[in-house]
Amino acid sequence: MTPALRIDPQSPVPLYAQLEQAIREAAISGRVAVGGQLPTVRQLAVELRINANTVAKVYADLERDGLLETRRGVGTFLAKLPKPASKRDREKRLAEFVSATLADAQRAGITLEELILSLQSKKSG
Amino acid sequence: MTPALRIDPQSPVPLYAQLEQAIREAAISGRVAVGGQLPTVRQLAVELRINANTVAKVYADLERDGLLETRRGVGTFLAKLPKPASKRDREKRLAEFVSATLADAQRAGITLEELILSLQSKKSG
DNA sequence: ATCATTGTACTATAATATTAGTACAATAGT
DNA sequence: ACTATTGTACTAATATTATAGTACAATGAT
Repeated sequence: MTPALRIDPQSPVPLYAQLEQAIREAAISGRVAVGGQLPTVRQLAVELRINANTVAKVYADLERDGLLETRRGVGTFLAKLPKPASKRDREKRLAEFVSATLADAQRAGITLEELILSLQSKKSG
Repeated sequence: MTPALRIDPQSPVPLYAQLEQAIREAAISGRVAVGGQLPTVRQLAVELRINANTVAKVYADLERDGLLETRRGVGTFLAKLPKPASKRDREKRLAEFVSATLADAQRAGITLEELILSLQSKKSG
């Protein structure tokens, strides 16, 4: 049932950057199949409550990148799988994720200890 | 040697947001001790090759947040980390936080294993 | 041929982010 | 008192991001 692409209007990260990342992740995770259709520009704009121009620009960027293929009057489709992230990229992404998580935790007043314990409990049971 | 705060001018993430996160991260990791001094506004601006206004605004934001304390003519220092709330609130917040983190991790293609290991490495070193 | 749907292109406007530059206020050291 | 250093407060200008609205071009179906 392919959960919708999601962006956070509160984030300082520009909407176009969030959407671009979300689409890449959807492609990687297989939530959108190769050859599969993405929401139309207007559909997605309504759904995400952002401007159609913003969606269109993201689609254009990703097509320039080769990830998407657009057929006028028809729609936008996933052209290929993004090249699997290299080990280095994965590590970088993990590091960034952990950094962000730690910052968030600090803001929420959650200690590293607590966080680790809670995550470990998710692992076992 | 306290590695410098780092930001990426190429990233779509606004500089102020990157810097804010970098400082939070430095505080959490202990690279800046509680009570320790941060670089001066002008120093950091030169070092990161960004405008002093941008640094000043970040410092001001973080002071409003209670993370930093500024003494005019002296410098900016890491204040005490905010005090935790009640146990019940903490537990609820932790549960919500973990839930959100797991969702984010999955979206980013990060496994629970990886996340736990990485967090544990932050604890020791 | 007509029509609805799709991506695309364009103008205009506003909000946000960033920079440059100047000046002022508080503090510490001399 | 003087001076250097610090954070702070402005103005002004530019770039980036996002919106609203309109129009056009290509496609597929009727």
